[in-house]
Amino acid sequence: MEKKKHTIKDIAQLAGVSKGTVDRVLHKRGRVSQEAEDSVKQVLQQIDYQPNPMARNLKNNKIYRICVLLPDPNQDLYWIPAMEGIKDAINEYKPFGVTIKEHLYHPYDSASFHEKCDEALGSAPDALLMATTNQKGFVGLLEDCKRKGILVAFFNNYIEARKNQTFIGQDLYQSGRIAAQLIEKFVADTAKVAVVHIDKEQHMQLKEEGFRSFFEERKSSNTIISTSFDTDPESETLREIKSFLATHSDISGIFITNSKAHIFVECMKEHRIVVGYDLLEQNIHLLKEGRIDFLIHQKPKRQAYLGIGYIAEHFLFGKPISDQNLLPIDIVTSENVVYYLD
Amino acid sequence: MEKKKHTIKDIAQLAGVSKGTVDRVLHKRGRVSQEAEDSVKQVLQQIDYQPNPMARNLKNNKIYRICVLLPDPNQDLYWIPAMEGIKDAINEYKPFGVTIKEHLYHPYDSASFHEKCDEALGSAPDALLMATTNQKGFVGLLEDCKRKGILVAFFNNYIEARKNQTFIGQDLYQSGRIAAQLIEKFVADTAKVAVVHIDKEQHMQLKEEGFRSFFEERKSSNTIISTSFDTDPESETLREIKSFLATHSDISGIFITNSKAHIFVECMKEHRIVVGYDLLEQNIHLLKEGRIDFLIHQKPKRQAYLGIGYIAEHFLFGKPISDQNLLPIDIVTSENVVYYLD
DNA sequence: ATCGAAAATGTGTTCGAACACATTTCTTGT
DNA sequence: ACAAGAAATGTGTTCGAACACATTTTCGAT
Repeated sequence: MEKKKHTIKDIAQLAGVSKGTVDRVLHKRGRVSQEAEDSVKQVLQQIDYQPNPMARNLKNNKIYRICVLLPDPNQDLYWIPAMEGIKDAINEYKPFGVTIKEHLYHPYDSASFHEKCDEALGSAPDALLMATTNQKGFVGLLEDCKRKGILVAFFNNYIEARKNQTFIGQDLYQSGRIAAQLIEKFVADTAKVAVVHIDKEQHMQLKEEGFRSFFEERKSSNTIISTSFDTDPESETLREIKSFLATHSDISGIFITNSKAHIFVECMKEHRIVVGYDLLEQNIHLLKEGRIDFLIHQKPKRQAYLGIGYIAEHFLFGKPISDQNLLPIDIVTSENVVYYLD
Repeated sequence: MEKKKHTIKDIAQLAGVSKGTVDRVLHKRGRVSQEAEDSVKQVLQQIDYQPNPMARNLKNNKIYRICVLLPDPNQDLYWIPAMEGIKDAINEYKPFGVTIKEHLYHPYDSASFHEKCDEALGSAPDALLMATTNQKGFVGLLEDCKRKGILVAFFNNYIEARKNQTFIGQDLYQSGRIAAQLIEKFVADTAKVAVVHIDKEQHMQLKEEGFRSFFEERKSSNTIISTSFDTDPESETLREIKSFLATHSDISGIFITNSKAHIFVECMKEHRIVVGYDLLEQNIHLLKEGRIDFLIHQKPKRQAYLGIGYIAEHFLFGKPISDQNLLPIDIVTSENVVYYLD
C-alpha cells in the first residue's frame, strides 16, 4: 500500500535493461552502450534513487577496525570521561560490525606513547582516533597514517586537520573570550583580574590570548595579570598560591585555564569571581558551594563519542566527514550542571 | 583475518542444529525440543550474539511512516527552527525507508488544528511527533493514538509522558532558576528585579516559579515583581512597557519568560541585566549589541530533530525509547552564540 | 559468409535475519 | 505393529546492492 522505495531492479525495468547494466551505469564501470546508458540515466533523473544503505552494507560485510590512542585514564583522571564516551560508542556500533581497540599510553612517558603508536598502527586499522597531545613524534605518526591511508580523527585540543583527517573539539581562543565576558560582567570597571595557569601546557596560551582580546576590544580599564603554578611533587604549590593571593588581595576575577581550578580555589578564603574548565568532581563540588562561579565545559566524553561516531557512520553509511567539528562552548553553573553530567 | 561477527548460521553449527531451530529459540516460537533449546541457549551464553541490524532491517523491508503535527512556521516564525530540524531528519532517515509527512495547522485556529489531527491520524502512521500546545482536544488525541498503537513523541514544552510516549525538551522550572542565578550574580544584594511575561502562556508560570525559588532559597533581600504585557494589535504594547519602565526605574535585572525579550528591550533606554529565551534573529542582534546579556537556548531545532531520530532509530534498530529526554539548558552570550546557531 | 575477439548485456550468488514451507521424527490409539 | 497426527527439525526464499560470471550481440578481418 505504501509506495516502497525504488530499487535497482525497478530502474532496470523502467529503463528496459537488466540490473547488471544499471549497476554498471551507477558505478561507472563502463561496458555499457551509449543507448543503454542514456535510458538508465533518464530514469535516474526522473526518480531520485538512493541506494538502500542496509543492503549495501550487508553485502559489504566488512569489519571496520578503529584504534583509539589515549593517555591511560588510570594515570590521568582527566581522560575518564573520554573513555566513557568511547565505551558508549563501542556499544552503539558493535552490532554494525565496528570493532574498537584502545591503546592506552602513559601520559608522561614518551616511550610508552611510541610503543602504543606502533601497536596501533601495526594492526593496520581502518581509522585512528586520538587525543591531541604534544608528544614528540606526533607529526611522524600522522604522516605514517596518511601513507597507509588510515583515516585520522583528533579530539581534545585544537589542531588543524588536513586531508583524510577530522577534528572534534572547541575553539580555545573563543573559550578564553567567553571567560573574559563572564568576568567582565561581574567586576567593577577598574577591577584587577588574573589569568592563572596551573601546570602550563601549550593550549592555555590560546585561552589567555582570547581572554585578553576581549578586554582589549572593550577598551576597558581593567588590569589583567597572569601567573603560573606547578604541582610538581617537589614544589610547594599551595604555599605559593596562598602567597600570591596575599600579595594580590585586590584581584576580583580569576580565570583558571584548565581543569585544575579546584586546586587554586581551595586556597582562596574570600569569594572572587572564578571561571574554570571541566566538570571534574572537585570542580563541581566547588561550583555547587558557590566558590566557583562558572565552568566551561569541554565535553571530552562527547568529543570522543562523536569521534568514533563520525568515523563509523562514514564507513557504514558513507556519510561525509568534515575536517572540523567545533562543539558549542557550554557555560555551566551550579543550576544547569546536572544536564551536562554523563 | 578478522574475527567476523557471529551469525545465526554459526550458532546453528556450534549447537549442532539447523538455523531454523536457532531462529525458533531466539524468537521463542516454540516447537523446539528441550534438548535442542538447551544446546542453543548454551551457545548463546558463550558467545554474545547480537543480530545484524542491517540484515534484520533489510528483511523487514517496512516503510515507517511518521506524521509531524506542528503550527505552521509561516504563521508563527517561532517554529521555523523546528521545521528545519525536521527537514534535516527527513534527509537523514529517508534512505532507511522512513517517510515523514508534515501537518501544519494554524497556530490560533482550533478548527485547523483538529482538521490536521484527523488528517494525520487518518493516514494511520506508525508514529506521531508533535509540538506540545494547549490546544483543546489534545488529550483526546493522545487517547486516540494510544488506542491505535501509534507511538507519540512530544517536544517543546514539558508534558508528562506516559506509556508509548516520549518527551524531548527542557525543564522549564529549572531554566527559571538559571535565569535567577545569572541575574543574582550581577545585581546588588538589595536590588529590585522583574519577571516580565509577554503574551502570557501557561509554561511561563513554571519559569517564574523557578525564578522565585532561587531567590527564596538564597534568602536574598531582593525584591521581585512580575508583570505581563500583551501584543494584541489593539493594545498599545510599547507605550505600556515604557510607562512600566518609567515608574520602575529602580529595577536592575529583568527576566523575560519567552522569546519576546526583543520587544521589551527595544523600549529600554539605559542598560539593565536582561535574561531572555531563544535565539531569534532580533534577540541575537540585541545580544551582540550588549542590550541583552543572556539568552537561554531551548533548542527547538534539535528537539524536533531528536524527536524524529529517536522514533526512527527505535523502529529501525530497535533502540529503546525513553519517556523523558531533558536537554541541557544552554546559557548563550554574544561570545558563544555562533556555536548554537543552526 | 564465417570465425574470433571484443563489447554489451543478462544471470546468479552472496551477505544475515526472518519466515514460509518441506521433511523427518516421535507419539498415540487401534 | 502401523497409520495418523503432532511435534521437531531442516530447507529454501526473500529483502537490495554488489560483483563474479555466463551469455548474447556486434563488428572487423579473412
